[in-house]
Amino acid sequence: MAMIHGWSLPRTRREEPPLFSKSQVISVLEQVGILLQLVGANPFRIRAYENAARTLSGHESDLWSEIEAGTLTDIKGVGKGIAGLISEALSEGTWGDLESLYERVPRGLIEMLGVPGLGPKRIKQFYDELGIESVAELQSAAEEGALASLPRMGKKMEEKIIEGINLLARFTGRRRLDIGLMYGEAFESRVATISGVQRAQLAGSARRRKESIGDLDVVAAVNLEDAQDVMEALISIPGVAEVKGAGDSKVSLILESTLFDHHAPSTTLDGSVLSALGGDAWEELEANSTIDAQVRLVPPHVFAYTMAYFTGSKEHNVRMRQRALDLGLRLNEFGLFPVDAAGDSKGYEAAKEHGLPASEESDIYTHLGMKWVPPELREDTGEIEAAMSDNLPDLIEPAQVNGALHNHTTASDGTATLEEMAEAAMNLNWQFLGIADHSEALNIGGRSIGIPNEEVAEQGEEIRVLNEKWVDSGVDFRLLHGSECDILADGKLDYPENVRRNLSHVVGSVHALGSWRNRDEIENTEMLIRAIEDPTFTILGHPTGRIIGGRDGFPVDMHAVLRRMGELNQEGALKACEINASPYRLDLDWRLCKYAKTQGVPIVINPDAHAPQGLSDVWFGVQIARKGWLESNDILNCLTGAEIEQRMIEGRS
DNA sequence: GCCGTTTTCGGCCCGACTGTTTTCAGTCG
Repeated sequence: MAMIHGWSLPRTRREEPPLFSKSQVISVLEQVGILLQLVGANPFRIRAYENAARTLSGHESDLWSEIEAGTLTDIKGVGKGIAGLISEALSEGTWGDLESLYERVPRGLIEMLGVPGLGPKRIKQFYDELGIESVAELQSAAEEGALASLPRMGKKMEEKIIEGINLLARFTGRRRLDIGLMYGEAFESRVATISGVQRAQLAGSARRRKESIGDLDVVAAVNLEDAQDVMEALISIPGVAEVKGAGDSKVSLILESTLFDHHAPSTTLDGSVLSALGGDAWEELEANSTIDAQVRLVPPHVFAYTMAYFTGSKEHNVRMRQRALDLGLRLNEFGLFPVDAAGDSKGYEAAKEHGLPASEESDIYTHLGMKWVPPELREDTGEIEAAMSDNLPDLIEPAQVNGALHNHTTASDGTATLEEMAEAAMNLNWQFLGIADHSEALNIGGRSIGIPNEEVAEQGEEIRVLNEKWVDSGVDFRLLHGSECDILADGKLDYPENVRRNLSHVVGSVHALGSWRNRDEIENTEMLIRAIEDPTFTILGHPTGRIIGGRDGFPVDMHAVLRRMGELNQEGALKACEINASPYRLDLDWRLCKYAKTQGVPIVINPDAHAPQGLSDVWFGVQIARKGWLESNDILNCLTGAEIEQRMIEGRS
């Protein structure tokens, strides 16, 4: 999903077509989907815009060449209407009659969508009947009791809305993957130990390893006669701050950090991440953080079906049900059964009478003529087709990692020495560790934290001495002397060329985001490609500079960047792209990994560690690589120490 | 708005929960 920027139609900054970038088009389509909900449009029309936006964001080819070739409507989900709109926008700079749609919807209505329990229908109702245009107006109307008299409204709904507004103020959006998993795994094990629970497992976007988690889903296998007791035990788990709702089979909770016996150790962060998050406030925010969780109680024999249902993304599940229908079967969270046999019975009843057995998820996929799909892939980005034709990738495992190439020491803004970082890497059974301290140009908070030109060689000498020592004592480990070189605004790399030439590898990263974020996507793309074309450049570090839950990255056509890297690799260079494994970044985005692979761009999973314990962040990078369909031979970390040294030398010659 | 060897109309995934109702609409995932 592309980030949504301002709530207005973009204006072009260009003279010549294409007047808009693909991400601008996607952002408009997403916004139109939401605006249409608020004006009460046909739900299928709404979905058409959502689908088109989603398809395009996973679609690599260039929109303008598709328009010129007249092949836009070949893209599934893009028909005459949306193709015409895109074509008009890119060539004329106008957006058809969308201007009037944008004018019809006050911006406050969009904000109101964030209130839990409040959807487009009621927001429209409040706006039409009472003229409510903002969350603030909604709050006072609810407190005055003005909402209760409307059709299908009452005292309870009013209270729920007031509560929802308070909730909105308390939580802003989603949690990072690391926080979500910390909560999720702690909660899962608490649920699993409740007497009467036979099996409990985390599902949802946490199991799919999305970069951020909205809420947690846990499925618990419980016999009917134990359900009542289990439900009571559930809501009295320490760490449950609030019970939002409870039925026979489902309970919605809010968890708080008292769930943990002890807090997870905090790692030392890159200063640029801290400044992006706005100083110290984030620490307090996280200490007081909460997360929503749902638990579903199901009979043990349908557990696999419920796990599959609550793990798949919405889009994956739609495709799974369609696949079932193609075979004359109906799929729901309780089972898989023939459409005919079910007749009018629904839900659990139908599955109970006629359901096909499945003790594990793989049985379900087998019934549908498919291979079992790893949870990370269940996003409808080709896994359905791959599972039907036995073409699923053999995904990378954390244990296959032998090292990483982008890490810091006390020479720049790290907290540990070369020896301490090396020792931590050896404790992980790694064979190599790349050091890439910041270059001279990097300023954070007005002071330079990088290594000055004239001191780079000193670090190289220290590394040479250490490597010699390991060779002499027969230890299969080496440090690689690289640098995290700033990519300057004009696309040049920091440091004189002779300094860069003496390094094993150059991780080129953009840090001074100001000029990049205020610049056109096309210009940014040109500048980034200029940097990559430098013969000393090896690895693109945190490609877009995004901070999850902090800020968007700068606008850039990553498909074009990866394409260019692939071309250079064809010519014998080594241009690799980083997955920055810090849970704050996870950048390259998983949605682009498969494309990098098809273009022949190797991936490096880099912890960007600023302290020894930071190295273990590689695990998160592996999760993202898996989500991006990558196998061990797509990833430089899986080379041996000797092999990585060799690859670095070959790539520079 | 998109889609289609049962094509140019009539479909478009499915169920739980809640609060409002006495059969259902809205929201959520």
